[in-house]
Amino acid sequence: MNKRKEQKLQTRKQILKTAKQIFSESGFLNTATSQISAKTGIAHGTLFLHFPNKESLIIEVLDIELSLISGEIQKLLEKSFDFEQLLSEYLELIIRQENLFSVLAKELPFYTDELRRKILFRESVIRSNFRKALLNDIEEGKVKPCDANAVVTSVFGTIHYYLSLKNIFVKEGSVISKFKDSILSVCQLLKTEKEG
Amino acid sequence: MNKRKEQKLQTRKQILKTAKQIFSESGFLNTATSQISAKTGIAHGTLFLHFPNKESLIIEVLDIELSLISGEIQKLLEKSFDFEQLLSEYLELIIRQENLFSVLAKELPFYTDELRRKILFRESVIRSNFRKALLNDIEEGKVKPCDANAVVTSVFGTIHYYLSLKNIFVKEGSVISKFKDSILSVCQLLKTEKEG
DNA sequence: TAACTCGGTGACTGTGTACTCAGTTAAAAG
DNA sequence: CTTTTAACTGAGTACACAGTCACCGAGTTA
Repeated sequence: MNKRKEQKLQTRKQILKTAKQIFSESGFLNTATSQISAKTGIAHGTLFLHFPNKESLIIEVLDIELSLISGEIQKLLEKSFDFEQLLSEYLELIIRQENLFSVLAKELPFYTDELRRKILFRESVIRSNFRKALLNDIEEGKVKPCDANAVVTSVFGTIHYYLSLKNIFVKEGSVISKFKDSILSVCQLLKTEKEG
Repeated sequence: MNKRKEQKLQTRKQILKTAKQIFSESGFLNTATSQISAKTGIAHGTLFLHFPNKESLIIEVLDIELSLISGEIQKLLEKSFDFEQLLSEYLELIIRQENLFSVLAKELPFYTDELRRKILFRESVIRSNFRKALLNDIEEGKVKPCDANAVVTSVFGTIHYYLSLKNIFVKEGSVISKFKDSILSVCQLLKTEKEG
């Protein structure tokens, strides 16, 4: 590869790196393209040589991040945890990228259809795996018969709620850490009463 | 009252009425003040004779609506329902004003501190009543011992989730209607097993 | 070395929107 | 009837921001 192409690729990578960083802090919607170019150390116009518009930049950043996250979740699923364990691990995973998850939870209703579809598609895959784990637990008698869909939606809804109002629940640090036990306590309600 | 004051009051009422209507449809953040003045049939500048800025208009509209809603909820609470009945009635109440509730759920993370505080204060009053109802049910043995706070937050989180993503879950009509049974199904998990 | 290519530049344009202010008009006061 | 007052008007201002384009200069090619 010649010097020019090398340089262009570097610039592109730098933009994506800075963008991810600023987006995680301030959200996609409240970040001006000029902030990204300034922090990257390039001219405003340069940004539009690499990405035709702001949305395509957002989409690329998200595609990269969502792929990484999906990969991690895939690993979790291969371990065939039960519902409670799976949930616990999932929460740990969110904690590691909580700022980004928080931004997504907040801003999701305001994204374009394309962006929303990408995010919700990934989420739906995860959900269906939680549903399977729960149904499996029911079959094994670990968990009382219940409306698995309702339970999963309730859990995801609660997580979404904490994330979207993160800075109300917690001044700094992780909301999910703080309320992890509370979220997991739902699992107690699900369990069949073997003893006591 | 003289003609002038009468007229001014009328204009003010008209603005508030139109504003509430547009806000419920399009949200507070995505409504331009010029839309409100146009639909009210007044000049753009007139709006700022009645309200010093956009936010104070939003606050006034919200104060009025939240008071009405609080009143309705107060009536519910006087009937001393159990948790499940209370939740069921509460959901019916949301359904009646679902567009406004949906807007609030979506936009809450983006409001100024003052606005958020007003909304969350009202919500916290409602929450504490749900908590009391649940604790009462536990005392009466209707419901298994559980973390009442966690359960209430989970329920409110789930409702918030459905509302904030309303137009994804449902093209038109009410999300809460559609998922009412699902939301209420959590109550089944809570119940003590008396028979079968 | 000369001609050409292309990544990068940053002032500029267009648009949306909150808020202003000099002027108008009709009601109220004298 | 004249003067004063105040609700109302709407063109105008200020600002933020996405996206453009004529130009620059270093790298590549002939």
